[in-house]
Amino acid sequence: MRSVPLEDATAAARIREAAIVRFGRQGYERTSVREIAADAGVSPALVIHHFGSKEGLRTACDETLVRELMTEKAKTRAPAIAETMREWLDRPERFGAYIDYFATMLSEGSEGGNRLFDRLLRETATMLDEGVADGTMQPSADPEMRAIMITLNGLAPLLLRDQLVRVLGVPLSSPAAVQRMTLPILELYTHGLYADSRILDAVRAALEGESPTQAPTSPDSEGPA
Amino acid sequence: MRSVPLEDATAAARIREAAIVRFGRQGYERTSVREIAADAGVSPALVIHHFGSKEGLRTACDETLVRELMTEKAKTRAPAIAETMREWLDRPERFGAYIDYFATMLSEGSEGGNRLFDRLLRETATMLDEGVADGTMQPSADPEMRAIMITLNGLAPLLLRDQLVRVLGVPLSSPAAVQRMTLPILELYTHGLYADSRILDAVRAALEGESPTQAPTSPDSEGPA
DNA sequence: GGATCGACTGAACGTGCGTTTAGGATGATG
DNA sequence: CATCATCCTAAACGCACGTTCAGTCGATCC
Repeated sequence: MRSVPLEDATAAARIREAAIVRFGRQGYERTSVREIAADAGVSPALVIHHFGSKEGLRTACDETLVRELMTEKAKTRAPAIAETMREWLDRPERFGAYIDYFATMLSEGSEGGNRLFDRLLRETATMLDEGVADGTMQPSADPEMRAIMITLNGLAPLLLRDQLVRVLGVPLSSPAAVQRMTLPILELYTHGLYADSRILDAVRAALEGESPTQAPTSPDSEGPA
Repeated sequence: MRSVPLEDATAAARIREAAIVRFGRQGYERTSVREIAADAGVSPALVIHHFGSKEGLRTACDETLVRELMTEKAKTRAPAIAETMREWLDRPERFGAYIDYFATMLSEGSEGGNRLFDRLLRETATMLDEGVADGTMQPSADPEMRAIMITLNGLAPLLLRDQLVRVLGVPLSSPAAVQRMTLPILELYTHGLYADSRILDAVRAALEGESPTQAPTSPDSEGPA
C-alpha cells in the first residue's frame, strides 16, 4: 500500500501523510500548517504551493482515505470498506493513522466522511438483507433503521477509542484489545441481551396501539430552532 | 431546571449557556470568545472577567453539565445518567443543547467527558449485573467488556447524530426519530442478529484453542510509534 | 548557453484570536 | 457625602495563524 519510505517519497506525499497523522490525532482545527510542514521537513509555503490552502490539504487527505478504503474492493467480495477496516485494525502499527483520521472525519463531519459513512451503511444493509434472505440472520420490522443502528454500533469503538483505551488500560494498537471486543459483541449479536422477549413485546404492543410515526406525548412545542 | 428566562439571568449564566450552545454545536476550537460574548449580549472582556480564560469557561460548562447529569439521581433509582438522558431526548427543544455539548465533550476528550463516561459505564455494568442476577439478562463470558461495548453502542447515536440526521432526513429533535430507533435496538437486544450460534461457537472454539491474550498472527512489528 | 518551468524557501503581511488594561457606571456601606 | 467593591466596557496588545511574495536552485528544452 505505502511502498516508499516516507523520507524518499515526494514532498507532496510526505506533507499529505504528515497531515493525516496530525489531523487524525489532534483534529483539523488544533493542527497548524506549520506543524505539518515541520513534520514533513518542508516550509509552510510549500504546503500551500502544493495544496492551495489548508482546506485543500484536508480535501486531499480525505480523498486519499476514501480511495484507500473504497478501491480495495477489487480484492475481496462485497463488503469492501468493512473488510479493509478489519485489515487496518489487525495492523495498527501500520494503519493506525488512517483509523484515527477516519474517526476524525466522521466526528468533524467532513464531506469525505459522509461518503464513507453512506458507503459503509449501504454495505451493512446489503449484508443484512442477504443474511435475512439465506436464513442466517433474524428479520427485522424496520430493516433500514436496523442497518443504521448496526452501522453506528460498529463505528462507536472507533469514535470513542480514547475512552476505550482509558478504561481498558491497554492501547488499542494491541491485537488483544480488538480480540477481546469480539466475544461480547458476538454474544450480543447471537443471543441478544435480554433473556426473554417481554420488553420487546411490550414496546411492540405500545407502538401498534398508536399512530406509527406520531409521538404519544402532547405537543408542547416551544423554544428556538 | 432552568427557571429564569435567559434575558433575565445574570450575565455569567447567560455567557455559560451561550457557550454550551456554541461549544456543543461547533466544538471548542471553532468557537471564539467574541461569538459567545455576542450571543450573551456582553463584551468579550466580561467573559474573561468571569471565567478567567476560555479554557476556564469550558471547565465551567463541563461542571454545569456534570452536575446537571449526575445530581438528578435523587429523583430516581440507580441509573441516574441514563434516566436523565432519556428525559433530555424526550424534550429536545429544551435540552438539545445539552445533548450536543455532551457529545462534544466525549469526542473532544474533555476531563468532564471522562467523568461522565466512567459514571455511565459503571451504571451500565451495575444494570447488567443485576439483570443477570435476577435472570432477565443473558450472562456473558466477559461481563466487564460487554458493559463497555454496550455503553459505547448507546453513545453511538449521540456522537454520530449528524450522520443519523442526514440519512434519516428528519431532525433528531423529533420524538419520531428517537422512537424509530427503539424497535430495531430492542430486536437486537432481544433476539440478537444471527439466527443461530454457529459464528459465536466457532469464535469461542478458536479463542479457547490458543493463548487467551495473545495474537494469532506472526509478530511482524515495525514502523513508527 | 540562454530560456523556461516547477519545486522550494525566507521573510513578511494581514487578520483574528485570547487576553490585558484602564477606567466608567452603579449600588451598598461608613 | 466619600468610599469601596462589583459589574462591565472600549481599546488595545501580542501572538499565532493561513497565506503571499519575491526570488533561488536545478533540471529540461531549444
